[in-house]
Amino acid sequence: MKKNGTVESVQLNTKNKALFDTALKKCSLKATKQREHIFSLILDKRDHPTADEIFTRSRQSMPTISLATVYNCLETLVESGLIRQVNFEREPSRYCPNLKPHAHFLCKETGQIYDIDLPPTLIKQLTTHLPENFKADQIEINFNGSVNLS
Amino acid sequence: MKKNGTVESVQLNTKNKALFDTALKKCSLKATKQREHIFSLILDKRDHPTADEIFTRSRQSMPTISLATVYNCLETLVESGLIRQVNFEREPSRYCPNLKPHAHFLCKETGQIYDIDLPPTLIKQLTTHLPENFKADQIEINFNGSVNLS
DNA sequence: AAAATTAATTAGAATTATTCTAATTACACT
DNA sequence: AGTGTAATTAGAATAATTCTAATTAATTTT
Repeated sequence: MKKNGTVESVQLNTKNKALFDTALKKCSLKATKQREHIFSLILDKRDHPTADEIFTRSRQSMPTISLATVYNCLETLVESGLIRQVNFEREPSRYCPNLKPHAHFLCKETGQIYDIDLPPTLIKQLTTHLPENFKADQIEINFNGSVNLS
Repeated sequence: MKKNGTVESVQLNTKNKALFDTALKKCSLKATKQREHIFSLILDKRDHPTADEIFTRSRQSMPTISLATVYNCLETLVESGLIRQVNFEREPSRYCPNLKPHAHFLCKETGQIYDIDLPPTLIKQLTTHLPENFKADQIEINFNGSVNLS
């Protein structure tokens, strides 16, 4: 919300709009305004929000969107590779626009999630320990601990 | 169930009984027969069962046990370090008695979960990429893919 | 550009794994 | 064996997510 009470318009820049359009087209999915809106919100505030938080945020500027749509959109965005779904223990899923290979760190004190960049070589090294006939599509690396803020 | 219709007794061997007793004592938790029973089941069939599967199995030889107790026991067994909780995506939690450092692999075709042994040095190497003030208590490494059975 | 086709959105109900509640039971320590 | 405290139990409650069926909107075809 801006100072004057109007709602900040949520909009993809040209580069991200192109990314968005091509990613969806590749999966033969439609580029709807709800999907674009949610993608834009996730890019804007990269704090690993839950579906419910995204729902609340999206209603600011798109008051008619429904929670089911938020879930649907998130699913298609994940499917088309534009965002990643992050699961910690049994907590609600969170969503992340960082497409570089990286791990996540959950601070058990604050609940905050941090991206941890990892060299792709290290991640590949993990897969070398799989038996020969195992083909990994995805690796998820999650740290759990505390951050010393002093 | 044995051929003659009687139920197989579920019992810890001496070594595991000692492990069980000391682990619980260390956390000042009581060594109840439900806890022992469930620990025994998980050691016996190391197939990463869900709470519900454990509930079904435990009723074979302990018909009065309740689902809430299964959840409670699993929680205390995890807390005392006797088993690990394994979470894949939003699927029900699974439980694992392998205490060596290892990753998990979920086959998306069969739903089966495999333990993947990893050298402790490699796991430690991951933690070197954390910022200095980050202290990791746990690392979870989950692969997702398919197993070529041919 | 309008019509037709197909997929996406919507509100609300349904589902499901898990947790909570309050009463009963059973450890473990003297 | 008795006592205090923790654990078990059945069932209700919760919460994230998925489903359903009707409406709406994006794309394709005319």
